[in-house]
Amino acid sequence: MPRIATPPDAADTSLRQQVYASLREALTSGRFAPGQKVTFRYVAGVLGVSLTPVREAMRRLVAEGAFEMNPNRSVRVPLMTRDKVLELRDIRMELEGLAAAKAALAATRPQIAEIRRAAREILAARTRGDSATDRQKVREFHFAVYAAAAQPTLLRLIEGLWLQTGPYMNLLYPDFISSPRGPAGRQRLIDALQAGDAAAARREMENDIRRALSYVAGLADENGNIAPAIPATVRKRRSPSASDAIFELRVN
Amino acid sequence: MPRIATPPDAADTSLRQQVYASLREALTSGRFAPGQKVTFRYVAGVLGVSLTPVREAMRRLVAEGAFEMNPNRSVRVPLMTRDKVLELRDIRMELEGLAAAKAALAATRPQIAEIRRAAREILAARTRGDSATDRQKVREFHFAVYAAAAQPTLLRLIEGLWLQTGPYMNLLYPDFISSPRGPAGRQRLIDALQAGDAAAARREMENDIRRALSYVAGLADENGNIAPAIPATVRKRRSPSASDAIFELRVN
DNA sequence: GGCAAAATAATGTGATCACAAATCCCGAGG
DNA sequence: CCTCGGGATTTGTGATCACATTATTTTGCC
Repeated sequence: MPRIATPPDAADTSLRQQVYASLREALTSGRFAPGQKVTFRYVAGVLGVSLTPVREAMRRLVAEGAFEMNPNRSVRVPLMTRDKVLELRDIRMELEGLAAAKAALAATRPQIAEIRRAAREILAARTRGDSATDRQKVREFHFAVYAAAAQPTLLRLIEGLWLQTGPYMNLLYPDFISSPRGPAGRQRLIDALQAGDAAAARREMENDIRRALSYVAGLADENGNIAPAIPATVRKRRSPSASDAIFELRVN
Repeated sequence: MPRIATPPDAADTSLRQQVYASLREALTSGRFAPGQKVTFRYVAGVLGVSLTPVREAMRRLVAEGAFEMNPNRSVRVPLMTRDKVLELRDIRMELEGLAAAKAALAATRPQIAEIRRAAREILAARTRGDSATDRQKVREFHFAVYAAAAQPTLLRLIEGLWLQTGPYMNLLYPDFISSPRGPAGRQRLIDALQAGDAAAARREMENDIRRALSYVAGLADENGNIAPAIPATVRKRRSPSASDAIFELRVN
């Protein structure tokens, strides 16, 4: 019987992994402008490393769809469109619905407690109006459910999808999350997990994703483009420190 | 600057892309033994290139799950287990079922003709007992359907999943494919696509995948391991600077 | 002044090197 | 025979260099 709930490669101290983590963090927090060209040497300069680990990290992100490569072999941040959001919505409904169904059959009691805790912390952050913590806890809630499914390949796929939709989930604040249906749906999801009702868990997860991403799709302009919510603080640094990489937000 | 014999893939002529294609082909045709350690220098030597493109190609395959990386940073061909087959089965049912449903709504007349042609060629190869062509045409049939769905992200995900299950689909021959349910199911799928019946198309696709991968899961030994069907042919390595992608099948 | 061509800079790609960690090998000791 | 230790070898990692291609700027001509 193989161990399933294996933690991610946390022991990987390679520069490549650190660059990957830095870029991933910068992408999900929206510190790159959509369509922005990101060169290897720029990233290497900001992070103070050579091209080698940067190339490998960025190629992985290209493979995951977080970056895209032009035919003229330059790497860019993908533009988000209504069609792409709708495609990602349908894929995520399938996969995260499947994960919720599996979780209903496999979740242990401490795992359910962890999920419940995350749900409480979402509400706490939300009543405080702390949208940053809110978003973080929403992520923890979802991935606590997916971890309970104990399906490593499925988890990896879902992480890749979140990487693509990540910068745009800020758009749900503050309007969308004021709807009371979110908390109620999470409660019904927890109930379904506890009852082992796979169909109900899947339904609740699918509804949650459908509502959120349909809302984001509705924010597209007349050309179908969607701009991410840009954090107000855009800083510029030249520090060669890989641990706290801050990427300048350049406009083309 | 050595040339590598690769199928005409895309406009990307980089060595990295050629190495990627070679390794991918070797993996799907089962020329690597499960659990086999694959070193960068070995691949570089066989293909006659330096480490740089090999590293990038292999890292991409690791990201896609076609290779796996040990904590001691060596790259291996993943072992297939019953649990993993069942997980991949459920994921593929979701995603390829979704693609079939989308295809039912979006397929054009020439695309349906292409799908129908592939189905005919499967039957032709099967009556000849040509299992190699059979497998190739099954792949063409499926991906003709997925292409008709016109969902680029979904297509990329499905390709990644086929890369992981690929070496084990040989196990369906010759016993499993003798079942007459395959051709009948494909015909019903085509009918559903033509009628624009998304639910029926999804159902047929899901049934096809469920049957095939459940059969493969049933081939696991008492430890849950599944060995791929090894092609009887290739086992010989040519010169150290071979100009095409023939990988020796090493046993550890 | 406008614009195309040449010159220059920027950038991705692939090879090579140095180095540390992991692995392998082989013999001593039981 | 087997186990264990230590040196030799293998292997992944990161940096650096050379080069071709693409992008940008400057120049020269009308």
